[in-house]
Amino acid sequence: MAVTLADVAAHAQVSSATVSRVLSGNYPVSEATRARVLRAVGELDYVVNGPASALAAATSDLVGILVNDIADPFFGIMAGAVQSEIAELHGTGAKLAVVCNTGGSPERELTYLTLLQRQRAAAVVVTGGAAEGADHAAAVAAKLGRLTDAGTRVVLCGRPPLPPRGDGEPAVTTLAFDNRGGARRLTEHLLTLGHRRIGYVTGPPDRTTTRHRLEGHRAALAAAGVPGAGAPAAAGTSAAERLTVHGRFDRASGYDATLELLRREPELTAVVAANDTIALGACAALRDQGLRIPADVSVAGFDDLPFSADAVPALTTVRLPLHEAGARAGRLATNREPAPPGGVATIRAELMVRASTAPPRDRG
Amino acid sequence: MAVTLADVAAHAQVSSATVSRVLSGNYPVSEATRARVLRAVGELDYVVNGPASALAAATSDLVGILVNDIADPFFGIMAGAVQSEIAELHGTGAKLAVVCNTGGSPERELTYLTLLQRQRAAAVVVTGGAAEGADHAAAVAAKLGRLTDAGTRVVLCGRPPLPPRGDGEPAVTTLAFDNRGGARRLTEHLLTLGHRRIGYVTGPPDRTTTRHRLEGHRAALAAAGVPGAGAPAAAGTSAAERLTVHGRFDRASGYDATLELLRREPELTAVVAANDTIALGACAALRDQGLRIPADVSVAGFDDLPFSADAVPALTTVRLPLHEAGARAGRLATNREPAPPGGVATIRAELMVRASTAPPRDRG
DNA sequence: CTGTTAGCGCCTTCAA
DNA sequence: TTGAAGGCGCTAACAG
Repeated sequence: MAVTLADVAAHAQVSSATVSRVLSGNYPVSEATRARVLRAVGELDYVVNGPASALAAATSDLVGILVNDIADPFFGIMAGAVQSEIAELHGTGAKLAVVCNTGGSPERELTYLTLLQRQRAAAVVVTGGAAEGADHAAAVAAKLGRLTDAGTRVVLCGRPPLPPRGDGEPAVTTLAFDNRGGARRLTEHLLTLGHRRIGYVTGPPDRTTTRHRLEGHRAALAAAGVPGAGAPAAAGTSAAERLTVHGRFDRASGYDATLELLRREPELTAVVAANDTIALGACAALRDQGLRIPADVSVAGFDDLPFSADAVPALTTVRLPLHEAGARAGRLATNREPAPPGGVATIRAELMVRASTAPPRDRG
Repeated sequence: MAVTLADVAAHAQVSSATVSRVLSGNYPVSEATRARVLRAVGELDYVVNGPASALAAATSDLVGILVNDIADPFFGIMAGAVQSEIAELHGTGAKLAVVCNTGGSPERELTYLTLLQRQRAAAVVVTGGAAEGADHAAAVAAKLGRLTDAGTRVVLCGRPPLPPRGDGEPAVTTLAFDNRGGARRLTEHLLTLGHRRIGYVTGPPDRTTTRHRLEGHRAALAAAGVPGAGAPAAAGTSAAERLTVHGRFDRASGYDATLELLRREPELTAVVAANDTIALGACAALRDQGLRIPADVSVAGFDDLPFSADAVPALTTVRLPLHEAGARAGRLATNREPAPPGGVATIRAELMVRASTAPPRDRG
């Protein structure tokens, strides 16, 4: 069928071992034979059989990148950075960096992890927040543990660290985002401007990203003594709970949730969204209700995606260095950068104050 | 090291052949042994060795999806659709659909294709326009031909068909976008509104998408007898050429190009962008120049990405059914849908008239 | 520096 | 219905 190593060897009149050596370039070969082999490779248009080589060498050049939503630039930016960092490895170490779209589904995440394990992937980079169900979290942690045991490098990027395993060793390298801190500073900014009736529009409740950002938001509220802003866990309908609406991490959801928020609290002076995409939906909803931003209602997002600076008005948000984080994850995954102490590094989130936030119209 | 088929076989007290048969499910096995094997698999936490199985079976379950820019929703939407369509295949046919980011670089495109060929990928879906250099086009066509020869299914999605090969058989299945037709209808819309001084902001000159959309635009201009709107190939600086600015397919480029356009022709009444992202940049530039949309200048885009309907004002654009096209490509790649007659289907582009276009203020 | 020789783990005839 | 055995194409000792 296809051209094999043996064909090349015959054509170049050397042994297949020699061909293998010039191709992998990890062993001395005389310049003359080397040239002869390369010419044979060219003439026969030979392409290595990846599976065979992976089997024999017990390693593969596949690197998997898991994302929750490939159509979302938040993930696209990170994945692109990981991939280009890995593609940098020219020549011998050519890796196939490959992104897998889980759609945010825990099952598919596990499925992809298994598929990658089956391929004996060299590394796996898991991006974005995790689903929180105890069972699923445990299943993922177990799967990642098995991957590392099998020699696959695992890097978490934008996801909280795994619980430590029994055997001391940090299970996987983690680049965690400071979602709590960023969210807290953002809400503090609004508080400082004088806002007190602040709505919060966020994604699915059972995601780490949702929870951490919400915790930061409420921590700021509580610290400022905003009435009723109790602990999230408190039962009943505290003011904070009444002003929090969950949905999906997309624009449509942000739109609807903002309308709901307005229904619950017409006197709202600010809306904090759990990400920029939701914030855009919130802006659209407010505008459709005849409210001006920020004159009537301030709006803030999170992530600082490229479009946020271009929105009208430009969106106040929290900047996450997605590209840098992805690139670093890529280097970590390919062993070109030492793991941070303890295996975990926290990526700082930076407040970006722009035009969509201003002091409230009426002091409450 | 890892658990192997043989381990499972020993544990279940059957031959490894039997285990293999149970796992691939393509051969009769008694219910009793089947259960025993499955239990052993579970107890040992066995995961198939992909490379070994690919080597022995001479097929792999990898499906590659090539995109030009993973951070661009245009590609994200298509890739996501392809991937979810392929992930549908549960159970035995579990495929690993995987996206590769070429960054629009011809070299990286070729590199990824080779990497996928090396993995003996089951299928490859190539999305988006192609780079046009004759040498590169030939290299890609040759590579795709070799892939199909090796049994890899190749589907082009949103890319013009390959030139027919000598041997009759349509080389690869193609889902082409009607970029020319869509662009033409869009410009006709502007013409109908009364615009005559229409600027065009587009991407890199050496891309099929750029060229086809530009051709459609100019065809409309020429048909309407707009002065100077000659053939694109015409030498010198026709009016059409003077009002066309090339850049990248991103917002920043759209911003800069629009400023340049305004410099060249302050009396502009409309800006047509080669895609929605560029259009957003154009809007920002116009706004920054104190021009209102559409009162002073109309703006139109292409693709109808999700954000376009939300822009202020909502963007007039040309809708491409990206999700549907991606899903269909996924089905084609997995042989779950017959190829269109002749191997090529053209995907219709639909004009979406929204708020960003209106009659020009002064009749020219 | 180069050739020889075992496997890597699985699939797949061929027998039983 | 099940087992035995050869080989897929390549790599990695081990000799020479």
